Amino acid sequence: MRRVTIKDIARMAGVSVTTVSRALNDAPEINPETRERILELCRKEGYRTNLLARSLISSHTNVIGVILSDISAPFHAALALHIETCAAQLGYQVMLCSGQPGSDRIDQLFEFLLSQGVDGILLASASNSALPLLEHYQSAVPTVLIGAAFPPIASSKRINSVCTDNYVGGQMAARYLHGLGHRKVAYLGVRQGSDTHQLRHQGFLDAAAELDMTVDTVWNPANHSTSESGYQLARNFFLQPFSHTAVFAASDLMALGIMQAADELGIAIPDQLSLLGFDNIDYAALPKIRLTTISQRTEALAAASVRLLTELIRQSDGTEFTQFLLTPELIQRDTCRSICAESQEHL
Amino acid sequence: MRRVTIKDIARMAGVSVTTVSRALNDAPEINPETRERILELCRKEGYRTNLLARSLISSHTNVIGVILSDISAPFHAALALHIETCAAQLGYQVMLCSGQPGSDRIDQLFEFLLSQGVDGILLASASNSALPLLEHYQSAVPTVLIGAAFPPIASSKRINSVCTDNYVGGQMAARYLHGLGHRKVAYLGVRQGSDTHQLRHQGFLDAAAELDMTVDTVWNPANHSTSESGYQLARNFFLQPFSHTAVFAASDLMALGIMQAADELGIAIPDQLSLLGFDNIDYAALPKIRLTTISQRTEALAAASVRLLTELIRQSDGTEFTQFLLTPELIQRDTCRSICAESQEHL
DNA sequence: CTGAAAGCGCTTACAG
DNA sequence: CTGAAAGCGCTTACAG
Repeated sequence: MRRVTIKDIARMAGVSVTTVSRALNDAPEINPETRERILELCRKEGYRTNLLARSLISSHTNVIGVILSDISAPFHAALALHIETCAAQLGYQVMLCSGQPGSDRIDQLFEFLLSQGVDGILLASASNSALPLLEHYQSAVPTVLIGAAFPPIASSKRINSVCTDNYVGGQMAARYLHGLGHRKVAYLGVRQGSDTHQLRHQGFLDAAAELDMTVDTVWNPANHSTSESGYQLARNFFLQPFSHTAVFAASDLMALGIMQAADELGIAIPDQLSLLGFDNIDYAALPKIRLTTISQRTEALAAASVRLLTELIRQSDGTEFTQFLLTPELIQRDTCRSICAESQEHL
Repeated sequence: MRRVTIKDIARMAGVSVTTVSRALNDAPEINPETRERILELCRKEGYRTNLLARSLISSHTNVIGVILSDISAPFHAALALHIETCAAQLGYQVMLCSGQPGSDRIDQLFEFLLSQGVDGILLASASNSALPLLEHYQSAVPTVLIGAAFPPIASSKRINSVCTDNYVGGQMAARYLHGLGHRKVAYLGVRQGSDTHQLRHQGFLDAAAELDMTVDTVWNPANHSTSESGYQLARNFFLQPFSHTAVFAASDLMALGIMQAADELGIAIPDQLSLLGFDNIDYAALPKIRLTTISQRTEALAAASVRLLTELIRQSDGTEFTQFLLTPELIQRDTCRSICAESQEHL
């Protein structure tokens, strides 16, 4: 059960390990016949290169580490999936690590991945606590943040990132609801600890202010956005009298919880209340759910981040930083409706 | 940007690399003071063990490879998630690889993982083409199949596996529908190429025969089960006149497609037609979907497979094989209804 | 308690 | 075209 090594092959073939190595890496300086003979032998003996040994010398592994602050979030899961696919196409393998929802052992994951010798790291986290970590580790290994959350323009942070333009996303949401005739809306589930949420919120508020649309914000005290927390928040909200005609959810997952609460309390969506989400997770497209939402374009996000990371790996001078902003996209489905005749024309 | 090595630390501390190594691995034979001094130095210099080098010697990596035949299937994604969590708890890191839906390069993934020196491999695949691969590779590395599909009793295969008892699951489905008063049901989406499906189907048929329930099977000619294929199959089925009172879907994903087709054609579920799924993917629990289904108990599956694999890694004599069968569980939600008064009492 | 040496499986100048 | 040797960063007998 011991693995056959280059040394074994060399002995069997009656050549040096150097020669075997050359055959395996099809180096030019080798007799084609001996190469064939060796290769044949390797096949026959089931030889398999020990990538650990090779990496020890070449000091690259062709694996990229992916850290997800919480893989149980569907948005993250989808991201992971697409990252895997993109990376594979570029010849990289993915080593996936996930934190526990809400926990903060991300630095440990960095340490592990670094010890493992990964060529680069992709970090997906909506938490603003990720930033200092990133600044710390990017001197040790090429790193890119996905879904970066800090205000890109105001920021002096020197970080590579790929993210949805959350501010613009917030604006789109406000304008869309306003276009449908809504003048008083509630914004459910914004989290203090999330830069992503802050930006989205600010964009929404700014656009709403311009349009004279009233918005009431209900904050989410929890430190992550689940459908459960959306459900709780919505229940409390719906149980008080309210005159809002639309709800903007901080995320699709929360929107799902909001739908459930509405269902239970007999509030018809969209007839009595319009609901707009953010993310466009897979769930949102399901029959019967059909959530209107702002899409994060997960696939594009994944592709861009993998591409950026591999570029950094190839020629990281560690001096240039690129921040890639992806404009989100409105996906119209069945949970928002127009509440005035004139606004119909806006569509 | 060069990493600091054990050699650097040794030089700085004025000791040998042996001593540094001992400090790092807190070996007993070392002066506590020098150990502290060295450890402090390591911290200060940002030393990080090169796990590749260590693995080269110890010949284990503490990483387990996970091969998913198709990570875009929600059941697989959920599995991956739980595997990650369980593995982390047992001190293992996960290296995730996914095939492209329908493609067959699983052997390449095995080769890669083996080259990478993983300590063990978890393979999740419903395809019966996985079996020969498994038999081939398990001599090289501990391997366990998740969701094994072959008839466990009839099988002479010597393979480690953890899977849902699909035959029993099929029986449960038939009995449940019969208990609700259904006497003529359709079974939509069974795939020829999937042992899993075959077993489920057989269990369903056997139990139905015992109960004098008629079942018509509609095969799925595609080689994977998506909601899209469920949709197509269902449309064709619904467009012909039919007198069945219930549909059993080969999987939840297909059930989703069936729901959509029913929706479009104005067939009310469960009022006109009951629908039962299999898997209990996350989607199934969503408000408005609320699919009644047979649960695969993903978490238990993941936990059992990781536990089995780590045991094999620890003491693999390669002579014992364990097949772990998990009984599925009926999850009653809103898509099945009783169609006779007396059957109500059965619930 | 400490260190010199060999070695894990490979690659890569260097010399022939 | 081929091989001996050094070395990647670590660990582990073995000798002191």
